[in-house]
Amino acid sequence: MTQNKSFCDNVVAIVKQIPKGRVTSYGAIAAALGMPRSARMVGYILNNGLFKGGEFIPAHRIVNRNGYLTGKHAFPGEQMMQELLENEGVIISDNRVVEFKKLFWNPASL
DNA sequence: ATACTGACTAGAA
DNA sequence: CTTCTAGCCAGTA
Repeated sequence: MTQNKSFCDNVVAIVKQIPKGRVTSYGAIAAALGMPRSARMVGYILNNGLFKGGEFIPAHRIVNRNGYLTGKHAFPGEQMMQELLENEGVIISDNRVVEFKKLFWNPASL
């Protein structure tokens, strides 16, 4: 019971390991957990666990497969996600991560 | 208990 | 090239 027993905790654990200035996709995290088909759960559960555990999760580093900030609405301000990414050196253009393929971080690369 | 929703992805037309 | 459909699993009503 003291360990992770929910998919949520697993997702949070991976997200918290994302290096600064990097981004990843939902499917990549899901695949790292052994569920390459549950990409939807990653985003949905992150929204639910953004502040879960009393800690903030850098969910702004997670974007969809196209590099678009689909999850910006989960933040206090929809503009906040973009500012957070730009604050880490990630350039955003039209709600999309510039050079997303170059900044992509593979969670399974650990 | 079932039904519906959702920060997605990949494949098909 | 664009657009749509189906699959996926957990959480909430």
